[in-house]
Amino acid sequence: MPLKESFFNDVYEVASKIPYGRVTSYGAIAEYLGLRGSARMVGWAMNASHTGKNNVPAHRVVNRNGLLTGKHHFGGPKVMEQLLRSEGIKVKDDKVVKFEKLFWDPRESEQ
DNA sequence: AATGTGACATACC
DNA sequence: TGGTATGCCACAT
Repeated sequence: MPLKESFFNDVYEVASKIPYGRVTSYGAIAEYLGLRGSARMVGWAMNASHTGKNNVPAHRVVNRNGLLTGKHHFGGPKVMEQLLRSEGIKVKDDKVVKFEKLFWDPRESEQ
């Protein structure tokens, strides 16, 4: 049996399951992974996602307010918003429009 | 082993 | 309304 993968891997896996045109929050992923209050780990994992191989749509992950807090980490403050817009997600004032409606809970993938 | 760090969340002032 | 403080926990050094 394989060694326990870093929790980053779990984050990547969950993030990569985010459906097209949907978004989720760091806290939701953290809670899903059992980290609950420690959404920081998720954001940190995203930070590490730019290194190494991965296909993590980190732009679909925003904070609890639907705010694009990590947009600066995409190589540019406009990249994240543009990526979201290209998926049909409207972004205004650095926030995801209708965030509550577009919100995707990782648990949905298990249903 | 200990310390520092982090793209959050919540509470308080 | 926004800054400060604390909690939270895995990873890097």
